Amino acid sequence: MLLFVQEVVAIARNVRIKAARAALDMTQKALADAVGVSRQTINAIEQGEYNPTIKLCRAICRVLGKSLDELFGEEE
Amino acid sequence: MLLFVQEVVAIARNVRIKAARAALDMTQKALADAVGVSRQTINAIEQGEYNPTIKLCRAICRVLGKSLDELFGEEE
DNA sequence: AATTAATGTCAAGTATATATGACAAAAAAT
DNA sequence: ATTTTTTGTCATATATACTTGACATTAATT
Repeated sequence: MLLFVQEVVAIARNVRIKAARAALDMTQKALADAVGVSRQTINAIEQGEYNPTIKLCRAICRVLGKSLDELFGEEE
Repeated sequence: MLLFVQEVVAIARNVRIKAARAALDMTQKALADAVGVSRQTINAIEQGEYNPTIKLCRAICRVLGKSLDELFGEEE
């Protein structure tokens, strides 16, 4: 019997961004505008659907006042 | 008179990766293999020619034993 | 000095991050 | 209870991260 192990594509949902956003009372749209991407992009990142660019990560950190390690570091 | 301000595309050359690599006596090829990308990709990142994915940044950090902030945080 | 290894760079292709528009569901405000 | 705002999600399109192969140049080895 052959088994195929499918690569798990799911990236962890990033609840840290959501929390940091909430702390500043910012909507996804507001964050999106502040960093210059579409709302869907922010949503997808929070849903863990993709794998943003370091440049975008930096912009998000700048706006949310957090470090890369805080928002995007490996989950323990 | 009309002036056009061209977007500056240059990303800072990342000498921090080069240094961390040197500290472990790793070649670009060795790092590339360890993180599963091509040698040209590592070279391009060090030359500041693009804008890697957070996933790749994390992999590089893991291999080089550095944090995201140390290798990819905003320059001062 | 000659050979080998490591790096920088180019061109052409593929995979995927991000954009835009649209709509439904959930949450918040009235 | 209704309306409005926010969020989740889909489909199609575009920009760009990353690949592969190739070659020249620089740095190490012998």
